[in-house]
Parts: sequence; structure tokens; C-alpha cells
Amino acid sequence: MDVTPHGNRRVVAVIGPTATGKSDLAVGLAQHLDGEIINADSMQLYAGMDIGTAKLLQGERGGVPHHLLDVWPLAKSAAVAEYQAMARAEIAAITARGRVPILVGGSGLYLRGALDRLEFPGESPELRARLYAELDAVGAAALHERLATRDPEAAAAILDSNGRRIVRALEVIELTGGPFSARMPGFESVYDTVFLGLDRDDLDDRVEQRVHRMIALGFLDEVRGLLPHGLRASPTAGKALGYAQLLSVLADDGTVPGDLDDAVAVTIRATRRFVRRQRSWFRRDPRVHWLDAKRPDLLAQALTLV
RNA sequence: GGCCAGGUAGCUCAGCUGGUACGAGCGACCGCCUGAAAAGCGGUAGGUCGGCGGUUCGAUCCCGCCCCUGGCCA
Repeated sequence: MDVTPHGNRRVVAVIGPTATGKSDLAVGLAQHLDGEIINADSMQLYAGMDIGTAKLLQGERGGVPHHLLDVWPLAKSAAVAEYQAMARAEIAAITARGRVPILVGGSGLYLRGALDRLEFPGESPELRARLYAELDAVGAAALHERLATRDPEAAAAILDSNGRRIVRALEVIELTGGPFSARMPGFESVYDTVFLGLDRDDLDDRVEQRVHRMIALGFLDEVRGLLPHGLRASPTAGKALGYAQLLSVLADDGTVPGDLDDAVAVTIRATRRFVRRQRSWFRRDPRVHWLDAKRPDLLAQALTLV
């Protein structure tokens, strides 16, 4: 059934919205399956972002090897294609060791990049710069019309107000000479993958508690410490939930002229909205076995599915 | 107790000195997205315009009384 070049290799993916307990479940699974964990969280890829990304501490990893944590410097702009290559290399290495790769994370596109039959055509800075200049000049709607003439299917899938996505589609079309839509993904995994989805109905409360706990653990100090490393100027890392809000109340000299309580409240709201977005992204994937993260026998239940 | 400002969507406020609230931002809800994805983009639903009475053909915007909030003066 699987005719991919990667062969029929067993992989487990633990996915779902933030704050559901994915990391802990993954550790439990790894211990029972002789597995190793691969991070699939776009922000945990960054070195130095620990508290705010809820990265598992060394002591919480249960002796299980964790891969792809802290591999990117803050200044680096995130790139799914690079992640895809790294993740697949890790999967290959773990499999070669005779162990089972367990991907854990809530970054939907990253998960799919690693596991599904997706190819990311390259990017051209020059071409992109030109398209963005055009976007500024004529507006998203006009560019969307052009996209519609070149690739109706892609145009239908991208809102005519989303300049960023329109530019990317046009970039791919010019780069590859083919339609962008031909590259849009189906739900087809490259590996023999079991998707375990975690969710629970009390996430809003948990998000609130978790953000307060992060603050208590020194989240503000962490952000303060990252200022000299360019967090504020970072195109991706500085936009992370919590980090962006704390940056907005922190001055470059480390003082806090802003309203910290307000930043915390905004972070909680933004994180809840993120949970909604994650759900709407993952919900469409028919392969996912959904589990109620509240059930006491979660690990046992998960083990029956793998 | 007196004076002033104000009580309009869940919140913060706009609203040509009377003719059906054009509201906006944020929030909420729903959704879209293949190289920034904890990012980016969109749609929808919310208002007895503090209460009661009056003037008027008609009042959120005029008058009276009352309630509430903030400030000033005693």
C-alpha cells in the first residue's frame, strides 16, 4: 500500500492543541515502545525559549532522547522545508537504530511537512521581493485575480485578502512553471503513521493556569534574558505567544514600563484563540484517532492504538 | 449637601444641537491557509442608545424627576 521511497516505517505522531499534555503522553509512549521523541513544535525549535514554549525540562523527559529541540537561533526565520529535512533525517536515524520515532507537537504544517507527501518548492528572495512590491502597489485583490487566471484552483483555496499566501502561490508558479494547486496536499503519509490526537474540554481554564504558572516560573526573566540575543528583532521567535506580549511591556534596558497584568491577559486570550485555530486545522485530518486527554487511562488507551 | 462631566454592542469609545444606530477598535463565535504556521487572512453575531414621565407627527440627541459613575467645592 505504501510505495513511497521511505518505505513502510512505523511512526507515531502525538498531535492536538496546546496544553493538552502531548509531551507527557509522548514520554510515556516512548518508554513503552522503545521510542525516541522528535519535536514538532515550531517554537521549541528555538534555543533559549523554554518556559514560554512549555519545553520539557531534562528531568521531565524520563530518560527518553528528545530531538530537534533548541536547534535554531532566535534570529533565524522559521522554515518548514528545513524542518521537514531535519525531521525526516531524525526519523531515518531512529528507525535505523531499531527504535520508534514519536513526533510530538502542535504545529500542524510542520507535522504534515515531516510526515506527509509534501514538497516545498524553493523560494526566491528576488522574485518574492518583486511580488511584495507589486502587492503594495496594486493590492491583494488584484494579485488574486492574476492568480485566478494562472491557477483557478489555488485562487479558490486562498482568500483574496491574504497577500502573503497569494504572493507565495504566484512565487511557486513562476518558480516551477506549474500550478501551485498541484502541490497542495492531500492526507497522504510518507510513513506508516499512527496519528494520536489529544484534546480536552477544559482547555480554556488550563491555558489560563498555564500562563500564570509560566509567569511564576520566571517567564519575564527568560524574555529579558533573550533581549540581547535579538528576540525583539526576530522575525518568527519574537512573534511567539507570550513572548510577543511580554516584549511589548519590556524596555530594552530590562525595565517594565508596560502593564504586565495586561500582557498576561492578552497572552491568555491569544493562546485560547490559538487553540481554536489548531483544532480547526487538525479536525480536517481524517487519520487522527482522537483521545480525551482527561481520561486517567490515557497512556493505556493510546498504546492500544499503536 | 452643592457644582461639573458622563452613563450608546461583553469592554473602550464615535455618533452632523430631533427623522429608521453608518458605527470603530478589542473581545466572542465560525472558518481559510504548503517555505514567517504560537505566524498570516477572513466571515458572522451582539445595542429597550441608564430608568420613568413629558414636549413633538417623530427623540439616543429637547425638558423634568430619579438611579449610577468620576471629578471639583463645601
